[in-house]
This record gives sequence, structure tokens and C-alpha cells, in this order.
Amino acid sequence: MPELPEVETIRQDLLPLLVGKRLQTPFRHIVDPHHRNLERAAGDRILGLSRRGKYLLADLGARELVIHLGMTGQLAVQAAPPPTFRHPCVSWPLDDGSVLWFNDQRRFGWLVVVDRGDHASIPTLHRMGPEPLGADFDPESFATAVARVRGIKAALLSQRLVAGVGNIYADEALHLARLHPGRGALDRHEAERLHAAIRQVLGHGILHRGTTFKDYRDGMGRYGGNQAFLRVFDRTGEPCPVCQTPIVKIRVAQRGSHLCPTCQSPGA
DNA sequence: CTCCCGTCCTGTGGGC
DNA sequence: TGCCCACAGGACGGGA
Repeated sequence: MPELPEVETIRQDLLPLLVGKRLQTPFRHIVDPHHRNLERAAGDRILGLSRRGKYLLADLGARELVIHLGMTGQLAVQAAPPPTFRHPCVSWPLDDGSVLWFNDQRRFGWLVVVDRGDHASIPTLHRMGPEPLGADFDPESFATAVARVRGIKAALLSQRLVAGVGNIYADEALHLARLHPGRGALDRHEAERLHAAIRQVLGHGILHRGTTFKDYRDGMGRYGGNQAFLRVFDRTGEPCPVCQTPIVKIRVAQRGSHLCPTCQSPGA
């Protein structure tokens, strides 16, 4: 499940392989409504590769290629398809003989060409909250926002309070901030703890080149390294790194949620 | 408008 | 051993 650190790692890997190259006619290996208007970008040159939350944005000048990797999406830029790409969805030749390969086992990923900056057809991107590692993700605005929420984990996953947090880093940040995922409105101190925790877990995730829980690979097909540093995610029954209480897994916001029942008591 | 929940998809693993 | 089914989850969209 690529979240902000994984997508940022892929962006850094692919940037030098894509910028300056011209997209040719894409080949669709499968029919999927998640892959929209790709033919519109045939002939466009890739001018830049940026990231917004979990979305990759390839700047095509008048247009933009928007990529969301979903659960299992993988990208590679090379002449032949990586042998591990057993579910190829789109292969997109570039003008230097290399190919942008998109592989997606569970097909929750999105590939969409839009007019540059026109995100109206992509609701989550359109309403995306501030970049967590940017200056406009400030504690004051965040505290105001989380003072109104019904469930803090659902709010984090919505992308509207802050960009790029998914299930893994939500659990990690909530544990670091000592907040139960089912908590409602947060007070000022709690909000400041969570704000700092989000920055820390995402920053460390990038430094470790992402978390490979199962499927994630970087832009060169390599595993991430952050899984060795996870505090609670997928550590059910293992001791809390703070107090040694066994980590439990519960359902919050329709998602599996890992937490320490001592550090993250529901009432605190 | 917001909130909640079903839907999409396939590999995996537990139960029998 | 082999089969079946529940489960995993990001974003969307329909209904309340």
C-alpha cells in the first residue's frame, strides 16, 4: 500500500528516467475504467515529475498524467518488462526506446490524463489537504481541523486534513502521539502531538525508502527498509516499543488498526 | 454539505 | 491434500 513515503521514493527513482522523454502511443494490456484518456498524451514530452499526497503527477505541458498506485501498483522504466511484473496493465513506450511499465495485481490503481492542473475529475486530489512535510501543514491549522472531527483515524485516511497518510502511517503516527484511533475531537496538545508525529513517521519513512509490508517496491524494483522500524503496524501480539504491552488489532473506520491498549487508551 | 458503507480486485491463509 | 471462503485496503459513489 504505497503511501506518501513510498510514492516519494518512486518519484525520486523515476524522475531522471522520465524527464525529457516523449510519450508515444500507450498499450493497454487490460481494459480498466481506472485508466482514462491515456491516448490524449501520445506525443507529449514529460517536463517534470512531482507528487501530491499519494499521487504522482507527470507534467506534460498542456496536460498532466496523474498516477495513483492504489494497493499494488508498481512502475518501472526500462526496455523490457521486469520479470516480477505478472499483472501488466499499461506499457507506454518512450522516444528513447525505454518503456514506462505499469503493473497492478489488484487493480486499485489509477492512470488518468487531464488538462494540467484540472483535478476536478479526481475528487480526493481536488480536495487534498496540505503536504505534511511542507510549510502550510502548521500545528495551528491542524489543531483547528482536528478539533471538529468525529473519528481521528477516518479523518487522517480521508486525505483532507493532511495529504498522503494511509493505514500504515496513520497507525504509526497515532501510536507515537499516544492517541487511540477511535478518538473524536482532539484538544490543542493532542493535536500538536499528532502533527509532530505525522511529520516524524513520514519523514523517517522517506529516509528508509518506504515500507515493504508485502507488495511495495521502489522505482528500481527494490524493497523498502522502513518495515524494520514500525512501532505497531502488523505487530499484533508483539510488545509495545514503549511499555511492552502486547499490540492489539481492532477495526476502526472499516480498517484494521494496530495499537497499544496501554499507551493509547480510548478515553485519554 | 457530510457521513457511512458497499464496491472494485486477486492472492493468501485458515478451517474443515 | 484440496477446496472454499473470509480477508486485506484507497478511492469512489450512492444513499441517508
